[in-house]
Amino acid sequence: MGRHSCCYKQKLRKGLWSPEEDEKLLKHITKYGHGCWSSVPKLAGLQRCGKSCRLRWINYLRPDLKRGTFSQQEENLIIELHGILGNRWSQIAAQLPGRTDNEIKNLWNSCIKKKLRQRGIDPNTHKPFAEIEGQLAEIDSADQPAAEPEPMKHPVQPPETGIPNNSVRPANSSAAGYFSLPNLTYSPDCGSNIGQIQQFWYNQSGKIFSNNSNSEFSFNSASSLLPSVPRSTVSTSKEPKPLTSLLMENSPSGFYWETGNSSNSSASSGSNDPLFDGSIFQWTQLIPERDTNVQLQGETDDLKWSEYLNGSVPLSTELQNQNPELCNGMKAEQFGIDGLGIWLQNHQQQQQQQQQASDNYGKDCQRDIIC
DNA sequence: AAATTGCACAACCGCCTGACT
DNA sequence: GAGTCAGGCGGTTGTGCAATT
Repeated sequence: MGRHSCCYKQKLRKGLWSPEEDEKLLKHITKYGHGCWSSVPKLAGLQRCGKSCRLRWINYLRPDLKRGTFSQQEENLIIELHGILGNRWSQIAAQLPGRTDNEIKNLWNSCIKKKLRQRGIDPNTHKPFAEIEGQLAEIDSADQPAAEPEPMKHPVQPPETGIPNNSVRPANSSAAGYFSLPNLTYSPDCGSNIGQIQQFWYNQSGKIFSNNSNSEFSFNSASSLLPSVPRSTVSTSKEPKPLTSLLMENSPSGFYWETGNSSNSSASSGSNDPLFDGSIFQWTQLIPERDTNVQLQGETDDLKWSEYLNGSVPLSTELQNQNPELCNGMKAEQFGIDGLGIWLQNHQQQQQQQQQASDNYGKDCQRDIIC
């Protein structure tokens, strides 16, 4: 496996591609397209297997590739998407036009992972190490086997979906059901949440909505934001698809996104799931208390999400810039049921408001100090 | 100057899935 | 249904280069 049968039939070159090989492949595909990859090397006069040609084209020769280093905005977007999608590099790459899954994967493994660890954040779970340790301590004190870590500290459990557990894969298997969005939406600035803490809410039916925007989005399994998406369903697609369409296309029954006014979002609280007791969870309840305190105290803290999600460009603006296919080009009605798109838009609004609040709070702090 | 180390990137490997026979 | 092939994905390894010792 791995290497196709063609690779064994003849002596094929391996290793780095020479400029001559690149030129041959580029010329061939530019002129004829790739068609069947297995026939490309023969037609292009290359001693490579089709798989190798495909990879070289996708990762290096494709004309629409964006070369160069990743911008901070791109990094932030990758972190956010990784929190949602996990190691689904191809899906993450689909949201970053001009970037390949390989490129993103390399960036993650070589750079972003390290940055997150330096900031005390587990790159697998997107969760502060301190909290993970706390959970482990709880487990130890409860004399639980270490092999079965408590999936969540916060009272957010996936509502009953009727979908077998094994059909819904958490974005991060190691997260064991931890829902990373709270971290992702964690207020980036000192004190910015004061006065408008409830930026996002989560309720028992899996709805998330913002109280400063008129939208919400829903899913029926909080611990697994995405439904299990058969890889083939995605990977065999001829065209790279925006995440949003994948979400819609691959939603199992009962998995839905919807829009609506947050004022009536409580209608979604009709679930009888005893786990949730008909209540709405305040979004900040999902945020580690420690971080909240730090935030309120305005202390410098390496664990603050703001320092890696420094948000110089709000996410959805970025997304719109990066992927007009996702934002601008999307039909209104499609976007209307596209919860992620809405969430991204809300995220932008939220960041702007938080920035404003942060500025105001900073001024207040200064005034207090002076007083 | 030579050896070592660390990093970023490119490429390969192993596996999965769908299409086809 | 079983076998084969091709396309695709994620994990891992290899390579080249710069910085450091």
